[in-house]
Amino acid sequence: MIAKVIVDVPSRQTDRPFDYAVPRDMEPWIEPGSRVGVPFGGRVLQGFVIGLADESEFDAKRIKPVAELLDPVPPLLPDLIELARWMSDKYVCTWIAALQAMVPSALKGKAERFVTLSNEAPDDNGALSGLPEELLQWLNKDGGVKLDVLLGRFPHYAGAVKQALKAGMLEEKTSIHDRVGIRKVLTVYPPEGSSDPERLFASLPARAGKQRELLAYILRNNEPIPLQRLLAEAGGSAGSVRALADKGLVTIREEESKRDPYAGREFKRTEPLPLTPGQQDVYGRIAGAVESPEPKVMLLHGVTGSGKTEVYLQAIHHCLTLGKQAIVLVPEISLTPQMVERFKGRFGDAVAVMHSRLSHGERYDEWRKIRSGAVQVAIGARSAVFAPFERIGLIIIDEEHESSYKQEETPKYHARDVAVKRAKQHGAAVVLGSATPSLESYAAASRTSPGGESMLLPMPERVHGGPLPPVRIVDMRGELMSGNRSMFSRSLHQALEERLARGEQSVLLLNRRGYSTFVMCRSCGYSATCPHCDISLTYHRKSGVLRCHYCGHAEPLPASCPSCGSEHIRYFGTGTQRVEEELAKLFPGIRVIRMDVDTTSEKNAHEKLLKQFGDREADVLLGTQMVAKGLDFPYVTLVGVIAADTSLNLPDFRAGERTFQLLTQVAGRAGRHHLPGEVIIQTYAPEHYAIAAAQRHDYAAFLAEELKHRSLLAYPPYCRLVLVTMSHEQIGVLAPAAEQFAGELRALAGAAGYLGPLDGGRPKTMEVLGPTASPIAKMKDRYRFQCVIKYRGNIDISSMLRAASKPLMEAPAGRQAQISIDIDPQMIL
DNA sequence: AGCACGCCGACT
DNA sequence: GTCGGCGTGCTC
Repeated sequence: MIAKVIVDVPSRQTDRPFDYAVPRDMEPWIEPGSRVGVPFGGRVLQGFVIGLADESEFDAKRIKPVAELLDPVPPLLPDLIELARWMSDKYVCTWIAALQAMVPSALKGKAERFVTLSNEAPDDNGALSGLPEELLQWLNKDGGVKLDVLLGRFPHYAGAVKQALKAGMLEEKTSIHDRVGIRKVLTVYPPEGSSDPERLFASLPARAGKQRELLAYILRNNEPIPLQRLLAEAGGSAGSVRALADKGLVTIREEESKRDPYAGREFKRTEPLPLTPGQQDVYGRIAGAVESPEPKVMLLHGVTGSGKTEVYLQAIHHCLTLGKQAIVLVPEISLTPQMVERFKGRFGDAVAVMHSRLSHGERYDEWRKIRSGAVQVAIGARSAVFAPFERIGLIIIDEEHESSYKQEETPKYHARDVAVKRAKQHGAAVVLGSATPSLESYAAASRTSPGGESMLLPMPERVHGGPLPPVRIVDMRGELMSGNRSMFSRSLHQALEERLARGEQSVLLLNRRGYSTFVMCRSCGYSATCPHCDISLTYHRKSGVLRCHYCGHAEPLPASCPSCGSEHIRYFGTGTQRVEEELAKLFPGIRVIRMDVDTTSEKNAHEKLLKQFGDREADVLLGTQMVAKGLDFPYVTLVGVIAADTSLNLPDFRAGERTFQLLTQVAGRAGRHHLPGEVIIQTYAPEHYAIAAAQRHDYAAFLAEELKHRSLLAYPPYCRLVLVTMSHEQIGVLAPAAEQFAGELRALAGAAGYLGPLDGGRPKTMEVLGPTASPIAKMKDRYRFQCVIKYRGNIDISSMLRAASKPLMEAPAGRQAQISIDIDPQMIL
């Protein structure tokens, strides 16, 4: 049998299956989806079997055998192999990159090299004179010694070892080792068969009281038990258990243990809540789609507080009763304990939870619950879309507009698009849920389906019928003119004061990263920039250094201007740290919890801070985007947005959309329970439609206006985008390479008859913009150029990109510009 | 990506 | 005359 293997080398040259002979003893175990170790170019690498073939057709001489099988059960299923193929096509990435994205990182094995004494090596030391005695002692360990350990320990013998390997006195073996050890636990098994307890005890010496006790316990329990637990419950030492095992009375085996991060936590069972008529309608539509064998994508457009989650829960329940499985995708930041509790409370042990706060090992264990069929529901961030279920009935993507569904690293996939593809494979339903849907999804759902049925599921009312909180817009230009130079308007100042007096809570949003201040000299205009990147350095208060966001370069904050010597150095741009300081000044004694990247980097910090706030240990929760999502605290009656313009002013075509979404989301945090809420938005652009629409909670108005702009400037959803970024150390190499790429692409598009303005009447049109210098023109000492491609219609853009980038890859070494292709980019700036 | 094979400068 | 520099090219 021949295995077609994709090896773990992420390069275009090796991006194809290689053939390997399957040794007889592996034949029953190797399947498409198996992970194997294979010899490849003089070393052993990890790879995935994507198919099997008959031996006869292959040139046996050129084929090497599979070296090892790495898992008892193939980590991938056939549908995922096909999905990886689709991803590598669509996103222009290697096959292996797509496959690796689907398995937990614990399964990213790397080769380890071992050296052992060769069997043929003569025994007498004279013949091994090349090797010193101290080395020989090490090498005598069975199983051999890791090469890097050996060389680390005896660097001066590197030459001797190399020679001995060459001469055949030492042998080298390679095998794949998983990055995360699978935790092994010693488990004690009761005696097999129904042997007579009397006789078992009789075989114990009279003095072995402890062993007798242990055996009695094991027999009574009559179940396999982890050794540690046995010792804890029955007392005794590992030695006495070992003695029992030696007498053959019990068996000890090594078993893989499964970590359960939620072990020992009780989840209160929750019952389905009665649905409102609106919810009931939507539920019915989803349930119908789950039942139907046809794949369907639906957009659940529900205002904040409309009870989307309850609809999800009941739809999942319906899916499970049909014997199918469900995947729930949630933005990382919303995967809070409350969220997990809701799902665990309804479905108990049938849920696996995957999020980035789990260790590699824990995530692997959750993944195995899915793979083994122990659970039917997977809830997690982006990568949970690859949950290895065999019969998917429903995929839910909550807060579908969130940009975190797009992976920023290769493979640059969008979980929404992958979900739609996977649903097609399984005949499943996809439900996209949001109060502020992305324009792309909204446009797609509004197109009437072939059956004439709309895929839009509106839920315009809040469950408890309460109104959305009133939103006040404060024009900060007016504040400045009336002499208020503080970052707090008088309205917001007063509103905060009232909350403090009443003992209510406030949420303050500054939608700008915590440390986004830059440093400039007021005398000469000098500003600190990174020597390796074309970007200003940002000031880190905590460490007192200026740091580059892109390459990590750090330098001390200068006391005087390095350019003109002036001491008028000022910090510009307000970060959350500054607001925190200001709050303390304005409201002495105020208790503030700051939540941003700096304060939540520690494990569980996020959870801890929210719990503190929920326990009313603070008056104000101040933070970045992360305070806008999904929080639900009854005593929050004020939401303040300090500067709504920060995200509005980004030079990206989605700036308006982002701002509207953010403001709408954060406004939904106020007055969710019996206390009425209020929202205050400070801005320098009060007339901007994104802000005005957010004030009225008016998605339709925002949509209409935003669509006009998108249409006018030809942006999604009126076309699709690709961002191609090229980089090289020398601008003189990069510029012509980038031109060549763009030229090549234009030529291809022209030959196919696609080239032309997007507003032309043709169904298939594309435009190639650039190359131009990237917004960050230099990063990590490499210059960067970019091309933006806009296209409409069913164009195989990926193939064109591959073809156009080929000459770049084949350029002579040293003149090869690096190229990165981002399909449907999140930002083009 | 790595490792091997292959052609030109500082050493025994 | 050899050791080794790292520049191309292939890996079942």
